[in-house]
Amino acid sequence: MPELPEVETIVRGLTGKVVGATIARVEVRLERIAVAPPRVNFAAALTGERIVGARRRGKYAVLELASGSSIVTGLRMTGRLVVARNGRRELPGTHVVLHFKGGGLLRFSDVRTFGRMRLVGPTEAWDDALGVEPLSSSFTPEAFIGMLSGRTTPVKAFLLDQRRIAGIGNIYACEALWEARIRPNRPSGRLTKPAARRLRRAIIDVLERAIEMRGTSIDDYVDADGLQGGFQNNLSVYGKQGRPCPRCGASIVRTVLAQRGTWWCRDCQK
DNA sequence: CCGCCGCCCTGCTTGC
DNA sequence: TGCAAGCAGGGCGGCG
Repeated sequence: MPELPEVETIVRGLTGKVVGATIARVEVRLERIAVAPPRVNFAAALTGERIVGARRRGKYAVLELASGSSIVTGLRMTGRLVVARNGRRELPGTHVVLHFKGGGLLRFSDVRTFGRMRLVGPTEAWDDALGVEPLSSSFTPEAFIGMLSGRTTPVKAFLLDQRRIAGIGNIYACEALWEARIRPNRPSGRLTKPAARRLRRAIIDVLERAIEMRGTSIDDYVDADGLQGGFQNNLSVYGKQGRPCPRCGASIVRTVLAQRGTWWCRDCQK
């Protein structure tokens, strides 16, 4: 499931491969995947557009177009954005294909069809509801402590809430809480200041290390070249029920919190 | 504003 | 062995 490090890796790949390309033709095979503003046709509006930039916001990959519009792709659980040459074998569940002048193409595939490719106009405030970027200078200890204060929601649910911090999903929420030695169900507002500082540090560290390893490939994630990441070999708790905690040796448990599987160590996460 | 819940969807796992 | 039910999960809309 692509979270911040996976989308960052995809976007870095796209930067070298599709920025500068002109869209010659657009194939939309499953209409509900390709979303456009009212009375705008996704395929027609994109035909002839040139891609001038690629960036990430939260878990979204943004392709900036010469006209000022953008293509915002949310990958959700199983979405993939892969660049290929014409004729190369397709991933299963390919729903949208951007064909470029000169023969290259960008495929969006998603077996569960939760993901969306959205055409967004130049002034459309599509990311207003997204919170702070955890790897930006705005994510200060003071800002984080302020965001947590007064909240009763379990700290793990807080980390998953994209309106607060943008980009953290289930894997990195579990990993960051383990690294900061904090129980996932602790009420957010009841973290001590040192605990909040540890958690902020852990969030930044785990995201940066995962980016360095080009993301976590457990089920479906691949980068813009179709290649797997490497951080699945560096996970401490995610998916590890019954295995020893790398810090204290106690058995990792799996519980359910905020409707999500949650892996943690009962002994050293307080 | 806040928090909670059900829904979307399909492939894999589980259980009889 | 075969089949159906159950489960997984990010984001969003509805509800209290």
